[in-house]
Amino acid sequence: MTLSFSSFSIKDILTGGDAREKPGTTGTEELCALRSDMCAGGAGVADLCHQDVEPERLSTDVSASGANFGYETEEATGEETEHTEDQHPQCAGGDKGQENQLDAEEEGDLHSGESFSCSPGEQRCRSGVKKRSRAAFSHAQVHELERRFSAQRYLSGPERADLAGALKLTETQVKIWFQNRRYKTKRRQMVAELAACSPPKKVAVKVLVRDDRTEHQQQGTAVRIPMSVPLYQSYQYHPYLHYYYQPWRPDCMSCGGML
DNA sequence: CTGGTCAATAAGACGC
DNA sequence: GCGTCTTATTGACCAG
Repeated sequence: MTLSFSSFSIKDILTGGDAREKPGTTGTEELCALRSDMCAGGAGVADLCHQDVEPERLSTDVSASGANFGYETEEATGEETEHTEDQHPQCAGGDKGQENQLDAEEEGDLHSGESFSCSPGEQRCRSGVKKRSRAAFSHAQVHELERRFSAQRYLSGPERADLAGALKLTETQVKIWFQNRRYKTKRRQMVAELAACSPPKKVAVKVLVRDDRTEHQQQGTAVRIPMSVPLYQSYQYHPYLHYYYQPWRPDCMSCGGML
């Protein structure tokens, strides 16, 4: 909303002022090296998309069928497709619906325009209120998005289109992902800076003494409370992200590995 | 006007 | 069940 923030502004990036956070490309290069290790020899994006499939979060996976992206592609916020409400795939109802759809697709019964039978709690899409469905990107997709984000936080239109095509996502999904990622990074950085800037709390402690020292002297003593509580726990849903760290913020490694 | 951003929030998914 | 993270939506604002 406001343009008061500094470290993430486009100006900073274009002018290289973001070097504080992104010292060169070492981080990215390390990420690439790691990725190469992870992906068995520098697999490209397309290759990435065909591996590292997480079975339990299959909704957006670039799965072996290779054609099961209709849901994600069509689901995006209507920018690329214009669904009538009857056609809206979100009527399928969340991940369960996605699974059902995947099953249906495997059976060659893809919803070709016919309306879905929404569950009672998910019929709102018919009444004009779109039912949100939350896609879960695959590891490979998030991996590549993170890698790209580590290299550049803003994508141009063609870059976004390329990345979206490579990851079999919609441009809207890529755009939103980057948007959320920037916001998340900013929030975390603000919290981290807040914690870092605040000096260790001094708490005056009254000590009961029996000797003849005055209480006034004892009040002068202070106990330093260490900031031992991590700001963020490590990524529990995407443990592979531990391989990442933000190249522009290496000092945040101590804040949970991903700030 | 269109399309982008940030900021806030809702909602799904998961770990404890 | 709660907390956290992730994805999507919404609204305000800005630039071309």
